[in-house]
Amino acid sequence: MQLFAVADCNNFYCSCERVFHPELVGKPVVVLSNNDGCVIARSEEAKKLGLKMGDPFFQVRELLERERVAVFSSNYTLYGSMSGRVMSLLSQYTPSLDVYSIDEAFLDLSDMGDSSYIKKYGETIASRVHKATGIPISIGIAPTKTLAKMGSKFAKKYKGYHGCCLIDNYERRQKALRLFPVEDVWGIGRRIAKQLACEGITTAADFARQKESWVRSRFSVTAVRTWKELNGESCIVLSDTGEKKSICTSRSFSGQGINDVGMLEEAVANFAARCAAKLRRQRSCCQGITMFAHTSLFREGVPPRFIQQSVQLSVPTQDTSEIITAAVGMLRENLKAMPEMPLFKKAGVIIWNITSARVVQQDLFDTVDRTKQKALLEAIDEINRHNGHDTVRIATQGTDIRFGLQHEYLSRQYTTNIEDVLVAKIK
DNA sequence: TCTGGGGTCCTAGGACCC
DNA sequence: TCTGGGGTCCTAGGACCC
Repeated sequence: MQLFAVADCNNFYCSCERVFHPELVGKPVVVLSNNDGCVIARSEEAKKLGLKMGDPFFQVRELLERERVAVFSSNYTLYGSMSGRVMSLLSQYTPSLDVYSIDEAFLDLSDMGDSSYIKKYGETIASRVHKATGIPISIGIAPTKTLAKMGSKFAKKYKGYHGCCLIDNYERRQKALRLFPVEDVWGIGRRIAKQLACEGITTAADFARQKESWVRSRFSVTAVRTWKELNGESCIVLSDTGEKKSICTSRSFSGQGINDVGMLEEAVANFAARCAAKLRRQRSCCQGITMFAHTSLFREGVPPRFIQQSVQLSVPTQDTSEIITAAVGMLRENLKAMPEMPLFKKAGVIIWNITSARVVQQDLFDTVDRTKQKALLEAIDEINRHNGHDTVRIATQGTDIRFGLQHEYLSRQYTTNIEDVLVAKIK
């Protein structure tokens, strides 16, 4: 029997922080986004205080202090490393692991045994991961990924499941569908949920009961797939090759923002360089480059201003300087066309049209010596790998990162920096 | 004063072709 | 008044995900 499990880390970022602050278990914890801008992760206790995903920090600051909530800036180095530990453990329990996000993965558990065995198997995985990494996880197991996601939410909500909820027959499925709000279904977002609510469809069961033709006529094929999955027909295939089809590097600027041309150019150059590095890490080239920047989206009475431009190169590239030149060139062009320099709050670079570096279509009129360039890039990557990124960089990137992030509540790099490794004392 | 970052897929409409 | 028919490809924007 075809069976999928989804393993979902509970409140992942908060859980990572708690691993190194065990005294915070059972206490409210939140993790903030870049620049300590807004709340992006909450422990169960923090959710109970009414804190919402995306709440601006400055708006909830008082509440956080009053309720003595532990606050952390996001520490992606730590979370990435903890994620690696969890995924490596999970991979031991399945012939095929599909890593879906930093805190979530699908496991193929087809033809591994009967219901009671599978249920125990899931519980074993959950307890092993918790014990070995300190990260609590919830597991859902079902014949489709959408139903498995439902299961993992039940497993998280009800302690009695021991970390694993199995939905593998008609009765269990019907019961689960009836208890599950349709807006929480994987694939049903705010917009579709609102339309469904107007029709009186509020539970997953209500939605699953509709005719396929009705779903198709109202929504897109994506919604039909979700509908089929809820009815037990597996049709969502994840093609996790690890190779991205587009790569984006963007940041909001702390404080007021940036209205200095040089600083903005430097920022965009750094975003471009970061994109190029990510691109080379997955051994790809790109042909499309987009640069964008905009002012604050939240200033009362001041309409935001956007600049955005894309270019397609004649030859796919993975060269930092080429991508920087394109991105910064577009930025300059756009700024020149503006009557005055506004206060930019965010900027970014996106690269797309990504292909494998092994099969690059050459341009007959290309003027660049690409063999030489490749050797240079490899040397730079090698130096940066050993000495920290940006040890060697393009001049446009500047000598320091002046638009540096604000992260007042940053925890340490417990698992990736020898200086920060915890020391155990024996009494 | 202060509001994240990084992805995927689908669709509609325009440009272009014969 | 009346203006073909059929196709492909590309792009921007929307919706969704974590």
